[in-house]
Amino acid sequence: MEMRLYDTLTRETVPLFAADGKRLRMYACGPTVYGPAHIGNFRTFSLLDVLRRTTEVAGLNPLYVRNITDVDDKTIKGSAKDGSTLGEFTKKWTEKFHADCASLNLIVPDVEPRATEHIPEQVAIVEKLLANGNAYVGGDGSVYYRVASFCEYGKLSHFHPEELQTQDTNSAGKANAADEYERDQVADFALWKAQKDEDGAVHWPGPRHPETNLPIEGRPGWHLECSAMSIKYLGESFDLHAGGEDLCFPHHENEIAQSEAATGKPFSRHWMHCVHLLAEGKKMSKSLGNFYTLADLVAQGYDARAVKYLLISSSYRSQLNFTLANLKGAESALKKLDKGIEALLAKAGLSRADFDSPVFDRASADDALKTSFGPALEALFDDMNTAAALGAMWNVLRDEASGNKAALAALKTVLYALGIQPIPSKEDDAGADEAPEEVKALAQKRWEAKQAKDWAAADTLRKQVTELGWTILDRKDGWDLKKA
RNA sequence: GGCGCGGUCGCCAAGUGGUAAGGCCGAGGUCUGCAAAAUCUCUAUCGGCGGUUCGAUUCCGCCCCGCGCCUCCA
Repeated sequence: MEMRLYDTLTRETVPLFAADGKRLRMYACGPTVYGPAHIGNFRTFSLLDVLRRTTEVAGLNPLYVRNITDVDDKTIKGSAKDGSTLGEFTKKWTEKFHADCASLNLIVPDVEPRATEHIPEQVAIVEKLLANGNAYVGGDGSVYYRVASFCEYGKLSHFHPEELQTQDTNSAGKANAADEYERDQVADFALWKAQKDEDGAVHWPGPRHPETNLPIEGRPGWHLECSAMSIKYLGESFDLHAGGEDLCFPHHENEIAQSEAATGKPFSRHWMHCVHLLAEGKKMSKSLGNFYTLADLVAQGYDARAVKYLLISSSYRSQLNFTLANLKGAESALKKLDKGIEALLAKAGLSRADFDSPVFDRASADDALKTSFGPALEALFDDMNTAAALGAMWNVLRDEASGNKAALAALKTVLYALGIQPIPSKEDDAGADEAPEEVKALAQKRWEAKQAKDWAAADTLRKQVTELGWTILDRKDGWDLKKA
């Protein structure tokens, strides 16, 4: 079954396919590593992970490249403030990012290129653009892209360059024309930024100045790296380019302009953008107190798996409002999912270990579509509708008919596509050992009182345990303790 | 001002030209001394007003409200 996806460029939902018939070449804009990524960033990365996984299930054999932006104003400022080198600073935050990705069960991209490791590739593009007349050296010595030289500028975001020019303030209330004297037109953007004092040790020999033929010392502009790295690993034309909706303009628009002007070929064929997350109904900001990182949430006792579930629980094309109440809801849902899986396994005469082991394969898309979980997969293939997929999964999760090996293999496929890890059963570690001896003694005494049917004493003891911050959970043959 | 998205049960969220999936929460029942768990049942006519239609939540128009982007931003 073919997979379809909305394309920002044409504003139509069209089939996804690998132009070379072999691998779906996809590029995603990764994080700028200047601090901890927040859950809004991770909504996009989680969704892109679902895309990567779903295309795999659909047989498109994805080649997934996601970059790390490790040089820009923020990383330079951050490292200066830290008193560390740019490399040390970005390494720290890259590692943190990777750890977060791992807790969210995101598949590591096939290639994860860094901007600073691809300076020559970037310089080469700038020199080509200078030679082609698409770029010029501005008043401040930086190299700018001449937007007017690219007649298709605006085709992705559907903006008209003239309108950008006539507008005198942006959403932040700042004058867009502030440093216009350095550029021919306001819409022109920096390809290569000439070295400045505040850049410190961060500079490289850049493109050769058209007049002096000497390299311009400096650093790459923001948009350039993605063009250079996507082209390097995926070719001058590739299948799919994705990112957060805010990147549509100017980032992606600029990538198209510089890449197509430099290569003379169409850049990415298909563009996909993930709509942003709101937190508590508003855009996340530290001053509003609705700014969350994964670490914040985990520190508050929430499960990263629940965060992941919540982040993908609405369609990538609609806004998601993140609230702590909904996160709790996601935890409940996941608990129910685990129990539902256990029940189906029991019906099929399989154990949890069977399900978790690699021996129990996922079903192929074709086979999965024939089972009761087929609709869940179909929803993913239809413009990656994660919300509908989850709904379809819930619809059949408790059906007797889903308790067979073929259906369970299909369920495993669906969970794989969504990147939801089924939790292995942990019957063996009963959690009672963490309680203090004092609490355990009380719980034991209560159990004995209960056996003696001395309800008054049992209730008093339960109360004491509760006051110590623990809850007694009875089993048929004993008790467990849970932190209240 | 330009471009775009959305308003569906308390919360989150699918969806369709023929009378609205699912998750969470809540309520009630069953079951266990109590507690928890489990399990069952229950809860919407789709922002407003017009239009098209045999029939609209779904198509069109207008209005109201919210949100995003317009060169820091996943």
